[in-house]
Amino acid sequence: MTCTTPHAPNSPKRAAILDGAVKCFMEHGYAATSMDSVATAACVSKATIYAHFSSKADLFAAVIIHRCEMDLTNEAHWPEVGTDARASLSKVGRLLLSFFIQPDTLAIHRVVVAESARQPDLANAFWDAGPGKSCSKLFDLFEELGRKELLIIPNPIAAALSFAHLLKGEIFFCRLLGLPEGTERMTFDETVETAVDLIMKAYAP
Amino acid sequence: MTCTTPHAPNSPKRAAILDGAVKCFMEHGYAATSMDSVATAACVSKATIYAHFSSKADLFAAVIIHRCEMDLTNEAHWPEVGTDARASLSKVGRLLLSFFIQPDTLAIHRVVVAESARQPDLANAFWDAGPGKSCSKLFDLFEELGRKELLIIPNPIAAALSFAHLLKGEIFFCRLLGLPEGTERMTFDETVETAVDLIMKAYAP
DNA sequence: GTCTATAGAGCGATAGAC
DNA sequence: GTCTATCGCTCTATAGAC
Repeated sequence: MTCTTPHAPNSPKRAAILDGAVKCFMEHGYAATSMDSVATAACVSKATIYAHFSSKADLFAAVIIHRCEMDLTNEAHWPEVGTDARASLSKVGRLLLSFFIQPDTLAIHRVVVAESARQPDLANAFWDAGPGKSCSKLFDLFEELGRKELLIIPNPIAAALSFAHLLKGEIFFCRLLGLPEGTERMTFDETVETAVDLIMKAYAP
Repeated sequence: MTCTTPHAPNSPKRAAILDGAVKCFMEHGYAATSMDSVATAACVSKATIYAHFSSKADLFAAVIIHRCEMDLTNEAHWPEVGTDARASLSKVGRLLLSFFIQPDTLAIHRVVVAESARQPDLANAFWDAGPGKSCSKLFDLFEELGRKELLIIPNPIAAALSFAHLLKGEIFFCRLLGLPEGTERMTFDETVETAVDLIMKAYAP
């Protein structure tokens, strides 16, 4: 059992605490979130939180892992690889970029990056449960594209990472900083199209 | 004059405060940094800080802009564009990725991203003084490569952003999260080489 | 397990002497 | 301008009743 506390993981109070804590941490960050505000948001007393989680840092770690578990890889929206590489990449590209710029994804990214320097274990757990896992799915896709000879890919890992980082372009960073809409110089569609174009030019048979 | 306080911008105490605050904010983040710790780091009293900066948020904004001013675009290390597109891209790629993964760059990125949701003005100022300015330099480079017909670039902005985001790949994110060395699946050299290869394949005459 | 109440420490910001 | 001293508040975590 990998439960972080000796308590029932399906306890309704525990779930309420996690839900309340997610909102607080995402909105205000780790340090600026008080256990009182979590208690209020979860409609429980502060002492109840400490009955389920040994400290604020422990609660934070549980929240992050909890969020990762409802993540991209579990949504099973990954499209099938057909016979058209460009169409497959476009579909996956739109899916990935949509996910990247979701407000919740951005909020998680902000708090984890901010705290990773002070909580290295959390950063590792986040990597394993989040980006690391999503990357594996993308590796599989590129390997399949190579196996079906729809693309010629000497190094599927380099290709998959290139595609992912082309997608996670300027639009992601602008949203992450909360800049006014329109600051980015490439739209959603242009970003996906540019990424797909580059990959196709580099790896098309 | 755009000085944030009515005090002499070259005051030695003011400089000491900024230097001390940079270290504190970068190491501990915004919320976890106390004005007392800044005072200690700067070897001044807390009241002196408030004589130069009206609030903690004001000090933080001044620190971020101060850091951006000693940034990439002011170092004038940008290489000349010769007659070899691949060599130029490699040189610039190594320069950019080196800059991206500097500890100070990572630390600034962490704190600004973390606070941007709560201090939108700061995010805008950071964008203008930092990434926005660096991007312009990169646009110029790609336009020159196009003008010299070393590359065929229909859209220099898309090409420059693609190159930048290919470079700012997995290695940057792993360092940002403080993951153990070796977690990333592509080395520094492989990242630069992959980025240059993709751009060359897409835009070579 | 869950609550109310509170301990004990640290915070941002200021008053007043010099 | 710079200091020491302190105010008023909020914080994490716990004690003790039920």
